[in-house]
Amino acid sequence: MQNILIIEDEVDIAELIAINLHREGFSVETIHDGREGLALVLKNQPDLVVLDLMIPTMDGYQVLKEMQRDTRSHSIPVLMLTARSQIEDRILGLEKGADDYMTKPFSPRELVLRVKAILKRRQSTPSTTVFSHGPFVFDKNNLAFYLEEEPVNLTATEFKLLLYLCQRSGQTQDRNELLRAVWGYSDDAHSRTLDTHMKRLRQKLGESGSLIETVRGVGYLVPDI
Amino acid sequence: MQNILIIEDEVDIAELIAINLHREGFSVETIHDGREGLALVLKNQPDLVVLDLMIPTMDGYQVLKEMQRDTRSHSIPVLMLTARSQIEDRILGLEKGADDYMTKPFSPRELVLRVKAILKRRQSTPSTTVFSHGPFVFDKNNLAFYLEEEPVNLTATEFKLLLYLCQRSGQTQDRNELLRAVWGYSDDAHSRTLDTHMKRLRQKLGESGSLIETVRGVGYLVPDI
DNA sequence: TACGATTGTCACAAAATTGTCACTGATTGG
DNA sequence: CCAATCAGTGACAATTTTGTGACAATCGTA
Repeated sequence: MQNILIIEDEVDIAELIAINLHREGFSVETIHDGREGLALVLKNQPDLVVLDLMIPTMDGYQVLKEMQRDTRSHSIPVLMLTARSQIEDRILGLEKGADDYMTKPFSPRELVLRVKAILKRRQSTPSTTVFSHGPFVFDKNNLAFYLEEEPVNLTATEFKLLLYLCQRSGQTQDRNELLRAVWGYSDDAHSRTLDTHMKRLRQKLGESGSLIETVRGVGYLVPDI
Repeated sequence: MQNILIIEDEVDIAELIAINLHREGFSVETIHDGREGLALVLKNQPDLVVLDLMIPTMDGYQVLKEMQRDTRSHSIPVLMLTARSQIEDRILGLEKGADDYMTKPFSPRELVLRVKAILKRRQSTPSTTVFSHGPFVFDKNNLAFYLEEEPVNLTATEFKLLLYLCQRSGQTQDRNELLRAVWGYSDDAHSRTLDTHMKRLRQKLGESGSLIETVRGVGYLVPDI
């Protein structure tokens, strides 16, 4: 089921939209404040955001800009709501990120149609570069890594190594395989390089470090889920 | 059971792949001709296609393109095989549809691993991790970067910076924007940090360095295509 | 043209990353 | 239980990456 977040302070309107979207099978959440809205976007990463321009704390324009900026949200489509009077001066900004906009008052039915259109459009061009596995989240675009929501600094080598293991979770990767994949060469024989990197990784991962299992005589393994 | 179609004219190689995949429990079919291969893809709709670039009748690139076009096949993952010499001039096309690629000669074992990885990936998040722009190719999974055929060593920062610019090609990114996006902070005022990194990037990119345009008073820009 | 503002270049030092080694600890098979 | 094999650890040095500031070059404009 697809999740939609509505950021709109006028409770009646928010409610109206929510009901209509819900009727169409979407999972809907509403929030009435810009700053909180932004936080929620980053946290929940909904499939689409319906965003009003005039909202408290942080206006819609700002929210949009922040969403663009943050890689966790920059690919989430946004449907803007604007009061008729503010149309023109704001539309410039919309070009930069909003996928569509509607002016109030609008028909709920039309809104539903537009939401569907945007989501359909998105589906055909998937550009997700966020890969997650258990408590790990890899943001390949930004070379950023998160452990249980919290950012953790991994070096490029560590990032590659862990990503490689997670993308092949459930399958033991042997030492030479790893050496080849991450370093580009294939003779571990004497050196402790791989072990050392594993040690560092486990250390940075804290408790979750135990998700990297040693398979004696073969290599390493990150289990499924 | 998952079905895999191998389109490869070198019989020995096709056979080698087939045996290895079969041993892993896949149902495998091989065909030695591009046009016929495409027809078979549409007819059987396999779960994955292993596709050589150099094949008779219709080259792999064409096949891939046609597969993209037809809704019966556009979501079928493709693992590309390329001879080492043709690697990069074709990778441009890969971005449009191939899920992974391998250069000959390759280890059958690795191929099996990649096939499994692709299929697993499909189940969760369908996405290509190769992004290309003009002469640049970013392999986000391997944190590898290619410039016109040749791999070029970029540091993590350089990789992020160039990727950011290319993903927003045609739009000037202002200095603070870049600082925030790549470094996480937002005050350039005095330091030459950004400039220095740009210089290093341009240097590594050689002639293509000129694709990074300076927009005086604002920031930097990588033009479309 | 001359000026001020902006960007490019360079050398250098600080910081981060990386690989290696000697050693310790753990596991396995006999 | 012992010996052999394999993995983990910590310290260290080499290397790479990064940021900075002085200065040069360039651009736009008055």
